[in-house]
Amino acid sequence: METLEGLEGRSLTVAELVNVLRSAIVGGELVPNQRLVEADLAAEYRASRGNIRAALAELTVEGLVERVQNRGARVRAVSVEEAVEITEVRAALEALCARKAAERITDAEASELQELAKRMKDAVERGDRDSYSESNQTLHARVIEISAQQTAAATIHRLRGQAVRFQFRLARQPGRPAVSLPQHLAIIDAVCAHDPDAAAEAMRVHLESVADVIRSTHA
Amino acid sequence: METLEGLEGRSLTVAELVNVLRSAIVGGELVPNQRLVEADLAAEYRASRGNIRAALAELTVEGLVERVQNRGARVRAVSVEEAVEITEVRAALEALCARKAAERITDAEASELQELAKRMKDAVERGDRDSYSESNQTLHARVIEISAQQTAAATIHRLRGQAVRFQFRLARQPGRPAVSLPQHLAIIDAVCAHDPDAAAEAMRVHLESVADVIRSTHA
DNA sequence: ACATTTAAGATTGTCAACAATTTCTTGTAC
DNA sequence: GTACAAGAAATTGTTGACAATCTTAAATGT
Repeated sequence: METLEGLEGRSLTVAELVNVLRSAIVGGELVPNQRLVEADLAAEYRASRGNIRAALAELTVEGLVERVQNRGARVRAVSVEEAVEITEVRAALEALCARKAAERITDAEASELQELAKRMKDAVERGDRDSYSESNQTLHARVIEISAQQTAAATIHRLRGQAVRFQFRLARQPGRPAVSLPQHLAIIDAVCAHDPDAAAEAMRVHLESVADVIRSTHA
Repeated sequence: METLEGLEGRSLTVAELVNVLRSAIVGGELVPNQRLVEADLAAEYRASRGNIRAALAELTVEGLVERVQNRGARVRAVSVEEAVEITEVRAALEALCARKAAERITDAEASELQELAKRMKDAVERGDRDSYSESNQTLHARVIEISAQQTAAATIHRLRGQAVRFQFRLARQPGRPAVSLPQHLAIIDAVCAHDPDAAAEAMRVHLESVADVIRSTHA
């Protein structure tokens, strides 16, 4: 993720602007529905309006920005229904990744996941939310890496950016670890046991339960 | 899909250019790896270079065009491995759609699908490739529509554009209908029977078999 | 003949000005 | 006081010009 520091003098390129603006939106500095006036952004980020415009166009295709003809751009506000849909798509895609990971995981990678399982159990026992949340993210990321599915990985990543706001509140839900820990352990077991069907189903069930939580907390 | 006719005089807007260029790429008028020189395209399509440039940027995010810094754009050549990955992602996503469709299908929609099943059987019996191929596309499209999953639908549509070249050759494969017809019928049966798990699995198996064909024909 | 350098041409990257559209403000009639 | 209309301000859409970069080809030296 790029920042603004250390770029004195010269103005930002389009690619840089895309990264800066994406970080600002995903990071919450630019809030949903906030208007994105090209001239203002150009002044704020020391860029020409043309480049700001090009960056906004790219972020529109990525789904982070919404544009209306002759009315400009806003940070796209993702509705609860959309967040649920996005999570369900993630469920399907990460299930695919879990399946592939179970097929091609090496012994070294397996013991790495076992180690992660231990860390997660420990964290929940100690009530260490931050450590558990971090291991959680690591698990999902590692399964995707092990699966070696470029297309699925790219799609998951893009969608995650859109729904990150909902994900965030979720982790702080009381009693959530008690539900998700066994699901995470089931995923690790199935992947390490080279059982593609079980791995896919465990991942799908896990993320469908996340979708259920989003549904119910915002009903 | 937009064309060039009936737009005399005025030059094309960015949104129009995106559609025109997308059609040209997906339709095969612009072949993989073909260089896309901004000035040339501007002359060809009666647009300013700036607009061509913006359109190419959007198509790059969509995955249809590839750009290298200071070296311009080309039509992205999708490798066999990528086509397989794309089909597997489609398998996961259309399986999700089949699952949702099975949950929410109405009686009217069910009899529509039954009708389609009959047409497919007839077409295969008569050896009518074109009719079968058309019904095939209709089936996939209708299942997605019935599922009412916007996010999944948009993702599937984008990916299909990238791999359309491989899909095309596939339909002409001899003996293919004999394999795919029972798969299609199984999908229709499960969706109409309101059996989400069976519908998802039937769709997944069907598209995984498509992925296998792509793998083997290009090995 | 081969490798290196240098210049020319082609192409992309950036910018600032202009045109078109929308939104806001003010004035007027009822 | 409200509704409507006209003008001003703000904002986006488009274009052409200029700068930066890469590619090609000729020129030079060994």
